[in-house]
Parts: sequence; structure tokens; C-alpha cells
Amino acid sequence: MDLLASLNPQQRQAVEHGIGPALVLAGAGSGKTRVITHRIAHLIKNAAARPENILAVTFTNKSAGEMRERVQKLLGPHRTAEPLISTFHSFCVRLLRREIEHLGYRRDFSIYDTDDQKRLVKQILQEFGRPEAELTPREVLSRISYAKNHNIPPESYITRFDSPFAEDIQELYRRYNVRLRQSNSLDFDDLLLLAVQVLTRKPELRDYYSDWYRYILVDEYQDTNRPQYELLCLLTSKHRNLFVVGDEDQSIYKFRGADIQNILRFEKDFPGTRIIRLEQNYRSTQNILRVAGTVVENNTERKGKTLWTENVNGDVATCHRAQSARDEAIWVAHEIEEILEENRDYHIAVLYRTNFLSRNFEDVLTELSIPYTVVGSVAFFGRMEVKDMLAYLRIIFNPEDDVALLRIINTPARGIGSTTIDTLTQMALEKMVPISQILRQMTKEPQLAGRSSKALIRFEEMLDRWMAKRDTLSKVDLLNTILEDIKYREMLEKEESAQEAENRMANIEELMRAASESETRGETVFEFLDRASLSSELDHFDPNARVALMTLHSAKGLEFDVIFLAGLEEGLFPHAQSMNRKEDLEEERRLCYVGITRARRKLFLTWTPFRRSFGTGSGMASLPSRFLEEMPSELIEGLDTTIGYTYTHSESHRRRQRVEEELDNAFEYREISVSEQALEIEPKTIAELRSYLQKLQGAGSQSAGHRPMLKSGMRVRHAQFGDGIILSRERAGNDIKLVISFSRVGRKTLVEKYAKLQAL
DNA sequence: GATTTACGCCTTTTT
DNA sequence: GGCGTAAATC
Repeated sequence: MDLLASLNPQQRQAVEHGIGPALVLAGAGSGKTRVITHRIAHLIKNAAARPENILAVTFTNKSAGEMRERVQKLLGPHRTAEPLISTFHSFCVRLLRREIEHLGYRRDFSIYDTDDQKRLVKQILQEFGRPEAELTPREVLSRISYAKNHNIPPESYITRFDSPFAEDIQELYRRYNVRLRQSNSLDFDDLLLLAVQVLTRKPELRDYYSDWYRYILVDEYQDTNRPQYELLCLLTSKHRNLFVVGDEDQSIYKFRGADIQNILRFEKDFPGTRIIRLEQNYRSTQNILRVAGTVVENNTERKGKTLWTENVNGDVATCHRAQSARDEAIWVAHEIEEILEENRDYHIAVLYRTNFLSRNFEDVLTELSIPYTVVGSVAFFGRMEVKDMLAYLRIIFNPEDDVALLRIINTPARGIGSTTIDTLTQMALEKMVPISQILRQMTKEPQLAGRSSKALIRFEEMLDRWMAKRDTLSKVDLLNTILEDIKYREMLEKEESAQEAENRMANIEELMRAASESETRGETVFEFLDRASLSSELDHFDPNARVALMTLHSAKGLEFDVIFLAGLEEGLFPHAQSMNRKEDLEEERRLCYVGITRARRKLFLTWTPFRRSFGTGSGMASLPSRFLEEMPSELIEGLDTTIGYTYTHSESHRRRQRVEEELDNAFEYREISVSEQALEIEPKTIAELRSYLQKLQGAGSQSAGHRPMLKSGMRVRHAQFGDGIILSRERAGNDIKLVISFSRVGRKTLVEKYAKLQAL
């Protein structure tokens, strides 16, 4: 096969690029993966490098797998060696399983996923005993992760961050690291950090690996973070053959530490870089590309490129304003039905900003018996029962893994209660040793009440039995033995409905299959566990499914014939927490760009002013997303009529705020069952809007339970804080935030619907 | 120590 | 409105 024949000139240039650094700026649908796979094949066929000296790095297992397949196809079947195509994280695990002893760790370390991390932090928070700090495990973790991703060790945390909790966080961060170390465990961030560390501290290792990997290719370079960047620097120190492909317009992982500057200043970091732009799109229609392009042009942080295509103009996009979240789902489902009737082989995706939006779509699609798959809500390896079984494996092979031990010590219930567990953890903490060691000690010289001691001894004996067999039994047999011994099925049947127990057992069987496949591949238990920790739901995504539901983030890298972009409302998308800072807003906009460019043929956009977040009451009108406004209206059917009032770009901000305030008041304080009518009008001025709303309000005021509107300047009474004056009142997503100055306790920020304020 | 009930908090995105 | 944790009860 001629590797170059099917490529356009720019793609060919990239594939044929010789030595030295190269940056390929590849727009959506421009054949990014194609360039990487063809380049790998090209290097091998032209004997520039032996397969094993090539490393390609991606972000997801899925894209790594896809790439592997495509390279194999290009190269033909009989090969003695394969290029290493892997994710950053699994590459690091591989490296560390070989070299981590240089850093004083043991090779049999466990990997803590987010759930494990949370358990650990929760425990530390409890010991820490500063409830007034009011830190959630999530918050703590995200700060720790932020620090790790920016190479800030616990010792210098406080000098880098001057927040009221910096001191607490620093201490929590320190303890967290100590505990990880004691548990012989690493978290996701550590995988990268320690890989960097071992290559930095041991120059001979750096020389060895950077010599070995003669050519390194990186996909989705715009999503790399600082440690990943450093890793690449180390690995390319010898040959400098770093070939990266990315699209700054698709950088959507800042929250996870991705640094868009990595791609923006690539040619400064690697002098002599050759830059190649891939601007021809092979995926979408002209109209879809124009919509996407017009939106993303509002960003300033970009290198700038214009996608073009030889494809047809295609349909215009369709925008629909629904009367409720449920109606939105119904409308979408009906459209899907129609599309599938005409085109049975189409792939369709419904994309949304946040996972909880999937619910209505799932409900309605089920009701209409349209088959679908959801990506990302609960990952397979994240399921409770699967994690339980894996925790048993972990503790057998790494007895120091405290989180795994605590997870299963009383699951299923075996008479080891919270007091006993507390004693164990307390002692482990004092002596700075793993809990399993304390357990061993306690069973030798019992210090607890007879019943608890017996339970502990039984547990210990069980562990010993498994450990004795761990090297002779296969993974499947070991898992089966455990399953029998602990009577897991019985526990499920007792605790759950028959159906639920069945589902969970089915998942365990699925796990057994995975274990036996791993066995045939000849993997060690650690390789099996590593795969489980590093896998995500996306990896199991079935590309043959006709209808897929997923978040915009999960959709990156995928393509569909038809895309539904749902929940296009201010506060939802762009998300409330990303609306205040310019760079966050730009990331939201890129997310929108990613969503639109997933579509091959047709784009649908939906929103509703009447999405109710939860429960009844406090229903609040939402405004259409600013991204809708940014789209070229001539290419969006239904856009003009959807927006109930109009505001122009230049005057928008101030006016938008006032319109919002009026709407919020109207919808929140009168218990009108909000009808579509409310936004049918198109008032030209604020005054018109207000008088219309007053009319509505007059009509509804007889109805029970209407509360007075709160406005800044008003005096209010709070049950705890006493009397105060409202300093400001503004919208934050689906909530309204009040800043109130209380005479007794000073200034507080409260969420209006929770605050139960009484107007004075 | 286990089970039931009450309460509070939620909803950003993931290797 | 639903899930998970904390308190209350067996």
C-alpha cells in the first residue's frame, strides 16, 4: 500500500517530516489520527526507526487502542515488534513498575483512583478535626491535585497560595502524601510526577530511555499539563524527535491542569520547530463548520486557523426552545425517531454540559423504546461490586493498601464495627504503620472485647489463606475463591432487590471474564489492576450504538452524523462557575466548538427557559446561552423566534443583568406555573418588560404562597444571623447569591433559596 | 454493632 | 427529587 497516496499535501508533509521537533496544528476533522498513524507506519517502513523505538502517547485508552489497530492495518499482520502506543498514565505505570525502586518505593504499589483518594482524604479530614474549616474532600483533593500538577510540594504550598485555608490545606496535603507513601500507593498525579522524578534523579535512566525512544509522537497536545510536558522534555532529550499534534481550539481540560500555553509556545520551547497546519476538514458540511467557526472566533487565546471543506453546504442547523427540560427530551427523541426511520445506519449523539442532564433523555428514550447508550455516568470499574472485588485483590497483593483494606474489612458485614475499625486506624496512625500490620498484631495478642477479636481473627485467617494461594491460583480462581469465602452473593441478595443483585452479579461475572482475558494475555495481577484503575467508561463505548448520550468532554475525538446540543442556557452552558473569568469562558466556548464539530451532517440545538433544577418551587427562568447569540442567525433555523426578548452585543451586559433580575424575581417569587406565554412577548425596553411582568404578577398574586421580592438595599432578618441589609443580589447559575451585611455577624454570602430570609 | 430513619446537600468536566 | 452521611433506634 502506498502510504502517501491518500494524503493531502499538508498531511503528507507532516507524515514525511524527518528529524527534529514538529508541531501539527490540526483542526477538527482534519485527519489528525490519520497523520499520526501514517507517520508511524512511514517511519517503520522506511527503516527510520525500529518499531520498538517509537512511542506514541494519547490521553485515552480508547484512542490508544484505535491508533494501535490502525497502525497494524497499515503495516500488515506479521511483525515481530510493535511500536508502543499508550496513554501518558499507562506509560508512566509501565516505567514505574520497572524503575520505581530507584525512588525508594516498592514495585508492588497500588494505584488510588478518585474514589480511593476521596476515602483517604475523608479519613484525614476526620483526624484533622477542624470542622470549622468546612472543607469537603473534593475541594481538598482538587487543591492537592492542582498543587501536584504545578510541581508544588506540601512544604512550599503556603508560600504559593495565600488563602484563608492555605495553612489547613498544606497540612492536609502533607498528611495525604505521607499516608499514600505508607500505603505503598500512588494517585493518578503521582504516576506522572514520579516518572518525571525518576528520570530527573537518575540521568542514566533518562539517557537510556531517551535514547531508546528515538521518535515520540503526541496526540491532543493542547491537553498536556506541566508534568506531562516535563516528561516529554526528558524523553526527547537525546534525539529531540518530538512530533506533536493538537488544536488549541479544542483545549478543554484546564480544570485538570492542562496548560494551553504548552501548545501556544511550543516553538519557543523547542527551537527549530516545523509548523504544519491542517485546515481541510473532511467530516462536516460547510454550514456546520461556519457555525463552529463563528463561535470560536470570539476567543482571543488562539493561534488562529480557518477550517474549510470541499463537502456540500448541507442543512442549516435547527434550534428549538422547549417548554421544559422534559419537553426538550421529548422533542429530541421524536427527531431521533424520524431521523432513524429515514436513515437506519446514522449515528446520533445527544451532548450536554453536565452529566445530570442525561436523566430526562434516558427516561424519554426508554419510554419510546429507542435503544441508546450512555457514556460516563458510572464507569464499569467504578461500580461498587467491582471495586469491592478489586479491593480484595489489592489487599492480597499489597497488604499496605489501607484504603483497600478499610473498604472491605466489613464488606460483607462480618462483625467488625466502627469502634473496632477506629481503634485499628488510630493505632496504625500512632505507630505510623499500615493497618494490616496492626491487624496482625491484634490477632496475636487480643486487646479488644471477645466478640470483636474473634471477628478480626476470622478475617485475618481468611486473608492469610488467600495470600498463601495468591501465587499459585489464576486471577479468576482467586477471585472465585474470594467470592465464595465472603458470601458476596448472599450479601447482595439480602441487601438489594432481586433485580439489582442480579445486575451486580452480572458485573462481577464481567469482571471474571476480564480477568480470564488478562490471564490469556499472560498479564500479572498488577497489570490487570493497572488496567482497571486507568480505564474509563469511554473505553467501553460501543461505536455501533445508534444513539449515544454523553457530556461534551466525553465527545471529544468522536464523530456522529447528527449532533443534538442540549441545555444551551446561561449558567448551564456556559457553566455558572466558568462565566466570570475570561479564560474560563473561552474554555467553555471551545467546548461548544468541540460539540458542534462532532457533527457530520446535521446539528440541532435545544434549550428551555424553564428547566427546574430540583424539586418543585424556586423554578427560575433561564436565558438562552450566549453561544446561541454568537452563531450566525442565517444558518440557524428557529433561532430568531426562540429568544423572547432581544438585546444586542454592545449593550448586552448591563441590560442582560437587569433583564435577568426582572425575570428571576418574576419567576421565583410568584408561584405562577410558568407558562410559555411568559416569554412570548418581545419587549423592547426594560420598562415594557417590567410592566408586562407586573401585569402577570397582579394576575397571580391571589395564588397562595407568594413571597416578597428581595432587592439590594432591603432589610432582612435571618434566623441565625439576625438583621441585615442586602448589599447585592446576583445570579449564579441556577441560584441567586446574596451578599448581606448583618449588624451582629458582619458580611455573609448566602444562597437565597436556602437562606429563609424574612423581609422587614 | 446493625438497621432504620432524617437530614442536608447537591450539579463541571476525568486519566 | 434523590443520594449519601449522620443520628436515632433496635
